[in-house]
Amino acid sequence: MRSLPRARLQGQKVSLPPSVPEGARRRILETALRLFASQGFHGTSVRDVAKELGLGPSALYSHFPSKEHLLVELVTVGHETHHEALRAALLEAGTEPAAQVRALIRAHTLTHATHPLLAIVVNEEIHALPPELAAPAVALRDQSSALLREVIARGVAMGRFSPPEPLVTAAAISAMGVRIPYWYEPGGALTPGALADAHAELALRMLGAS
Amino acid sequence: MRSLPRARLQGQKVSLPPSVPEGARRRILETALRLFASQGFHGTSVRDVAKELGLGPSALYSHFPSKEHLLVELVTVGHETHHEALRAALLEAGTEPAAQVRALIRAHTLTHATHPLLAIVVNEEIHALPPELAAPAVALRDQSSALLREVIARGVAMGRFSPPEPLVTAAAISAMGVRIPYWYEPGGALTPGALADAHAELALRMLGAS
DNA sequence: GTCTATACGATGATAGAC
DNA sequence: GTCTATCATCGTATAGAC
Repeated sequence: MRSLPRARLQGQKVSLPPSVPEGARRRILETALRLFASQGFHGTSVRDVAKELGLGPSALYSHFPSKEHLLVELVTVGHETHHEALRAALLEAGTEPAAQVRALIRAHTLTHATHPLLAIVVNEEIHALPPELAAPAVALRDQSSALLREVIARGVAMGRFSPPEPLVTAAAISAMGVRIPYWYEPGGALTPGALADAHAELALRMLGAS
Repeated sequence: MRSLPRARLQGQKVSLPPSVPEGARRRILETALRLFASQGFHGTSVRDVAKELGLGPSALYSHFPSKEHLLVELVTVGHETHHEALRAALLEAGTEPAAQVRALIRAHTLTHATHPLLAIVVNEEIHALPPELAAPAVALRDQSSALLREVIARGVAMGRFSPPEPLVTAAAISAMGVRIPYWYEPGGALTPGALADAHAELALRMLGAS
């Protein structure tokens, strides 16, 4: 008997970022993304992915050397997309700490609201990779969280923010976004933009900035 | 080759709540908890669990009917412990909304800081269960999150809270706690109690209560 | 309660034809 | 690029002895 887990996720439109070119590779990755998100990496077989595409299992090995490399590609793309969004947001944010936090949190939130399946796979299945394969993504993640910590530290130093425990607050602000894929329904009344605004407002309250 | 994932988790003291009686069952569950948390449910074999205990694979089937039932037990215990902590906290909190939020968030935070491995398994691996087996735990989870939503709604109705988007704020407050196992190091300078206080303070700021 | 032995299907991956 | 056929291995579970 097969479990029917995370059924809600099955219905979501699979949106791989546009940085992955159209073609067979992309179609395979989209299918793997959907299945990994709903069944987990270990819970998904190569046969599952192939069957979904109307192929035999061996056909996939013309495009990827192993099942693990499907996950590596997804985890890499996910982290790159996220990090790039954060950096682009900061570039347009000016020098005021509150504006920088608002820009970072809006980008963080929008990424998670726009690519919920990718966020889930990136966060929950990266541990299925051997450290060598996960390392580049982990490094990117560390850089991304450092961006927020630095903006907060600067705001504190400038007297603009007064969070209780800056590091705890940074982790808490980050957590709001990471959990989005588990409750947010993109089709409803709350648009991604409104969600992003709400999270930015919450972050500024947590920092004592408003 | 086997991956070495979530290595940090391997070192943590495995603390199953005291509600699980001492004995062979408990020792098996503790081992399963540690392995499920570090390798995932699908990534852990019955042979892995048995070997860790110095047993043959079949010995486990004297205690549990299947590998799935190990996870069911862990997920159930985890949700019960969490829900019981929240209810007990509310009972001592009086009638003031801010005090109720503080009590709920302190309990929520302490549970996640005290049982990080259990929190991870409960949150990440429950989807590996067929819906019938996961249903009781899901029902408990819904009740737990409803507690926070109701306290917030009452505080808003009484004019004590002014959150942007009450439901978004409730989800965001909950998220702070859920993410604790992924960054918090129990042995360090920040005690669980201090973390709980910080999170309670952050929650009240988000609600516009201070 | 735990062991050995074993059945059986599923799995990741490969070889070679088309 | 995809197919069929196939491999060795792994994972779950059972039977029956001690």
